[in-house]
Amino acid sequence: MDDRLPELGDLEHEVMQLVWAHGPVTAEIVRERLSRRLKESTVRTVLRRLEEKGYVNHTVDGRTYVYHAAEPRARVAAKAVQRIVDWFCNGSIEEVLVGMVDNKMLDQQQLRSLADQVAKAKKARGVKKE
Amino acid sequence: MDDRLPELGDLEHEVMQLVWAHGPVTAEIVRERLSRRLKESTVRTVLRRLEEKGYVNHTVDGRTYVYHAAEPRARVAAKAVQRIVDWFCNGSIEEVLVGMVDNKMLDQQQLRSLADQVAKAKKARGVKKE
DNA sequence: CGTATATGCGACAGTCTGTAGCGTTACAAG
DNA sequence: CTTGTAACGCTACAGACTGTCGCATATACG
Repeated sequence: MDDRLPELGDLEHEVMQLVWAHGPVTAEIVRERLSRRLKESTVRTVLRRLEEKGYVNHTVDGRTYVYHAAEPRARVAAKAVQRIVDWFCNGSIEEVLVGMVDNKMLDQQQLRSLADQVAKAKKARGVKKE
Repeated sequence: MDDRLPELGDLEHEVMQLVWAHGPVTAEIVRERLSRRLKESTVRTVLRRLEEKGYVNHTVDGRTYVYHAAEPRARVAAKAVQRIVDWFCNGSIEEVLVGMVDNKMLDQQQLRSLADQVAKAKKARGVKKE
């Protein structure tokens, strides 16, 4: 549940974006929608490696592999952030967020609205989660 | 002002932690405090590469190089986070933070206290910033 | 001027990523 | 049943990045 996903290269990342945005895909679909024009085998290799890394799963439809994102984008992003926080461990999440505000990537108004948003979402989904 | 710092390897990261925690250091100091026992040349190479990457600067004291962190840890961490957010761009910071809450890395109470903390810090420093 | 010390440079192996070619297998038509 | 074709995985290979050093160089000091 707390697996550290390996980092991704540019192409791998582009493929993941596709999977997340487009939903379940086949190697062909990915190939078509990709920015650069690559050979099928290239795309398959990337997909396979992505699966090894735990980013996607595949199911078989006839004799075609259909790849699904193993985890939603937001969660992966969150884990990546978590990882950064761990690396700079004595730098708690608070410290990092304060740094973001400092860097003007985020202002306190956003933070506040965020807190509300989260509280609302949690309530809406019911408290069964915890 | 918005330079994207390259990512770091394990050793490089350990060295940076030292620099941030210990303050200005010489290759010798780093070598002594490092977990693994390495040759001087190894440490120097790492330090040099760290400088090329923009993580540290050096000044000369006599014939000894003294390395200083080029940017505070919190800022670097914040940039790293920024980078993640960019990568998952349609995933705004909000989305990521919500993901963190979802993953129980952060709860809304923390968020709220954080917002206050930030507001306070800002006020304390004067409002000239904005 | 010779010795010790602090530096940088160049090198090499191991790993990760982008990119493919090729051999294999299974379904479908002849 | 045989064969063509589509979908797969495996293996490879070059280019970057990283961990680790050995070695040539420069410079203060006695």
